[in-house]
Amino acid sequence: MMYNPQKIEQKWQKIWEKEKLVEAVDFSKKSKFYALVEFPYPSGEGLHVGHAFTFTLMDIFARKKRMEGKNVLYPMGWDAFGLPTENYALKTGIHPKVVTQESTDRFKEQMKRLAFDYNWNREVNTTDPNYYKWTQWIFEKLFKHGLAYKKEMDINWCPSCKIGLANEEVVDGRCERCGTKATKKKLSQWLLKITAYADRLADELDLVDFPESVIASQRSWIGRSEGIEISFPLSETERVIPVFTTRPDTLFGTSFFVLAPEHPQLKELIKPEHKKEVEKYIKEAKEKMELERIAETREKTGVFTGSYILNPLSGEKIPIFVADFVVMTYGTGAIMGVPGHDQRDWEFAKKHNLEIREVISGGNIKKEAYPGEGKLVNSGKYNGLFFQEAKEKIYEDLKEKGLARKRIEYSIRDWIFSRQHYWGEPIPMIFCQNCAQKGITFWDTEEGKNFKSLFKISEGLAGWFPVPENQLPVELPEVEKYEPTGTGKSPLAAIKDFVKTKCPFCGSEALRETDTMPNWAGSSWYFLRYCDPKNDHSLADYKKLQYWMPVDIYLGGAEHTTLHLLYSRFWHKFLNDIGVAPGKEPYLKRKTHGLVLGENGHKMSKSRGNVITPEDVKDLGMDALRIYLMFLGPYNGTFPWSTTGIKGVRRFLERFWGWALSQIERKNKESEKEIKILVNRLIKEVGEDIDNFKFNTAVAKLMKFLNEVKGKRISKNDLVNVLKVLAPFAPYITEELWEKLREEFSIHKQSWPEYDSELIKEEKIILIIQINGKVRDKIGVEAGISEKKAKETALSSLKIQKRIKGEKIKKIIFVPEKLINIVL
RNA sequence: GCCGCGGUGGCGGAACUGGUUUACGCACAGCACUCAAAAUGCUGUGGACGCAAGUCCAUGUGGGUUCAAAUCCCACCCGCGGCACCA
Repeated sequence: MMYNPQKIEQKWQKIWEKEKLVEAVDFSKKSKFYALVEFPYPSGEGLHVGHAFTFTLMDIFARKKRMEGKNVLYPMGWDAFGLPTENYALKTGIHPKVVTQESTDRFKEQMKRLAFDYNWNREVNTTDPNYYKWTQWIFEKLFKHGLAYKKEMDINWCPSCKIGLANEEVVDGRCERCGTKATKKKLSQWLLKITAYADRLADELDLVDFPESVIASQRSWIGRSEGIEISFPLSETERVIPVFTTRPDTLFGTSFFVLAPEHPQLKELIKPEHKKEVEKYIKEAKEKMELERIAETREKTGVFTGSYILNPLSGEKIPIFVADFVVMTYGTGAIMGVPGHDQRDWEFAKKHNLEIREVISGGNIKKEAYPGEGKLVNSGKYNGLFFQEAKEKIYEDLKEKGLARKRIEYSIRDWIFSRQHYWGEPIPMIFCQNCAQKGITFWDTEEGKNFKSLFKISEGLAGWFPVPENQLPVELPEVEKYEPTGTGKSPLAAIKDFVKTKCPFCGSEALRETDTMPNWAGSSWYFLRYCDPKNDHSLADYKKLQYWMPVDIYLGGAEHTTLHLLYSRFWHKFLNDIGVAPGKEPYLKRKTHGLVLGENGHKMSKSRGNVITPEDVKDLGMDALRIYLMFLGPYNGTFPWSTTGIKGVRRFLERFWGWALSQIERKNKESEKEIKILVNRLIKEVGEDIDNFKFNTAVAKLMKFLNEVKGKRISKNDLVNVLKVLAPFAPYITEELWEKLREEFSIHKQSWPEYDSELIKEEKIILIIQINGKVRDKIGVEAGISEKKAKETALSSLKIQKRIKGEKIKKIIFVPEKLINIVL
C-alpha cells in the first residue's frame, strides 16, 4: 500500500475533531504542566513555515508531557490588535473585525492541518470585548494604584504611520514598523510606571530559569546603576547643583562642570558676556536633537557659561559649561567633569584646554582616560586610599555636610501607553473639565477615598476618572474612517457619540479618552486568561490560577526578550501585588526559539517573495514538514529553508511506512535481542532528547534506528513502542499505522513507553587504544573490563606492538569503559 | 565601546561532565533497475600523498594546561544578537 499522506491527514483530522484527544482539566489530581508558546498575530497572509517551526517544537514537547501522564495546559490564541489589520481595513474599507475573523479562521485551519493539538476550548482573542474588558480593567487598577499617569511630553512620532511610538518601537531612530525616520511631537500621553518595578524586574530574574542572554538583555534594558548624588555649591549664591556619579572617589579630579542644555538652572548662570554664545549653542543643540544628535559625530562640543561652582570638599573653583553630551533624561542633567578618569570628559577637556588631573594611579592619562582601579593621588587627605575605600570615605564626609545621598539610576523609562489608532483597546478613562477646574481627582471621590493605592499618586490628574467598572468594556465604536487624524488624535476622536459622555463623579458633560492601548497590552496577561477563558466576574478565577500558574515553559522569539517579556512580568507582578494573580513571576522557564529563513537565506517576507507556507509542501505531507522543521538544527538556530531537505524526510517516512506495514503483515512474535536493545535505546534516547529540547538529534536517532532495523523482523510489542516514540513528531502516519495494528483509538492517548534499563546496558564496548594520545587501534572487548586485562589486550595488539618496539613505556592511563592510553 | 552567543566537510548540523571528530540528512559520484529519464535501491564521499596496505594533516588564528583539547585557560580575528554620549 502506498504512503499517501494527504489522504491520511484528511481522514484523521476529521476524526480528531469529533473525538477529542486530551483536554486540560481544571483541578485534576494529575500533576499539571503549563506549556505556552507565544500566540501569533494573525496576519492576512496566513501561517508560514516559520510559525510552523515554533509551534511544532512545543507541540512535540506538550504531546510527550501528555504521554507521561501530565495534565497539560497547552492553549492557543490570537494577539489580533495591530497595525497591519488596520492598514488593510484602511485600504479595503473592510472592518478590522471582519479581517481579523478571516485571518484567525485561516490560521486555525492551518494549525489543525499541522496537527497542533491545542486546547481549542480555551482559545483567547485580544480583540474580543470579553477579553479586552479585562485588559481595560487592569489599566484602571494600574491607574487607581498610582501606576498610570498622564503627561505632556515630546514623544517619538512616526510621520508615516501618524502614530506615537514607544522608545522600544524606535530602532536606530526609525519607526520599527515602516522604517520612516521618527520625529518628535508634543502630546499628552498616558504612561505606566514600570520604573516602580525596576528593581524587582531586575532582582527577581534570580527566581526564574531564563537563558543567560535574556537575563543579560533585561538587566541591561533596566540599566540599574548604583551611585551617589553629590551637591556642588555655587560660588555666588547659597544654592547647589546636584550631580549623579558612580565614582565619588574621583571627586578631586573634577576640573570642569557641565549642565545639559535643557537644565532648569542653566539660565540664571549665564553671564552677560557669554550670553550670545551660550544661547546660540542651546538653540543649536535643540535643533540637533531633532536631527537625532546620537547619530551625529560624537564630538564633544560645549561652551563656557561664565559661572563657577565649588568642589564640595576642596572648595576649588570649577568652571561651568553647557554641553549636549550631557542629557537631561539621565541622572540630574549635570555632571562633574573628571577628564583623567572618564573618556568623554577627557575628550571634552582636550578640546577646551582644561586640566586633566590624575587622581587614581595606574593609567597613562596623557594618552587616554583611566577608568580602572587604583590608589588615590592628588586628593588631599584621601591620598593613598584604594579607590573602593575612598568611595566610602568621601561619601561619608560629604554626607556629614549634607551634600550627598545614595541614589540609584535606571535607564528604563516609563512605558508610553497611548496610541493614536483605531484598532486597539480604548483606554477606559473619562475627562471632566468641570472637575478638572476644581482640581478634583479620582482619589477625591467617595470610591477613591476608600481606595488604598499601593503607589504614590502622580499629580496633574485632576478631572480624570476611570470608567466605572460595571460599564466595562468600553467597546470600540463603529467608524467610517480608520485613518489616524494626523493631528495626534485617534480616529475615535471623530465619533461624537463615543467621545461625549457623563462625568462619573459630578455628572456633567465629559469627554472620553480617545487614544487606544499599544499592542503590548493584550499580550501582557493572556497567559492568565487561558486558565479560565470564559470568566465574566474576574480576569480569571484565583483558584484556577493557583492550579495552573506559573507557566512551566514559555517558548518565544528573541525579539520579545526586552519588550513583551518585561511588560508581562511587570503586569504580573502588579496583579500579584493587588491579589488577583498568584506568584511573583509568571514564567518558570523561558526558551528562545530560532528562525526559518527563506530558501535564499533572507528573512521570509511577502515583499521578498520568499515565503514558504505549509500549502507549498502539502504533497509531501504535514508529518514530513513537522519532522523536517525539527531536523533543521537546534531549536534556537537560524536556518534557510531547503526543499530538497524536506524531500529527504519524506523518503524517511516512505521507508518507515513500508517497513512498518511489512512488520504488521508478518505478525512476528518475538524480536531478536539485538533489535530489542535498539528499540529500548530508542525509547530512552528520543525521550531524553525531547525533554532537553534536542529535537534535531531525536529525529536523527529515529532515522538511524530505521537504517539499522530495515529488513529485520520486529515483534508487535516493539513496533508499538516505536510508533509511540514517533507519534509526537508524526501524528498522522503513526495514527494510521496504529489503526492498522488494530489497536484501540488513539495512539495519541497512549502513555510514553518504558524502557528496560538492564537490557540496554552495553555488553561489549570498543576499547580505544592510544599511544601518546593518538588513536592507534580499536578492539572490541567485554564491558566492565578490568584495567589489568585491558592492558594485556592493548599490548597484545599487533599494531601496538609494532609501534612500541624499542620504546620505553612511561605510563599507561586507563579510562574504564572507554580507552587506554600508552605514554612512551 | 560594553554585555551575551557562536565559528566543526561542498551545505544544515552531530559529538562539548576533556577520552573513537564529522552521527543523521542534503548535495555529489559510481553501480543496479530502465529503451531512456524520473523514482527507488546499493556503494562511496574531510584534506594531502599513494596502485594499495597505509602515512601525515585537519574543529577561526596564535599560545598554554594535560597522558589526552572541538571541549578548559590566555590573546587575537570574524559573525550574530542586545545596550550605548548612562555620568
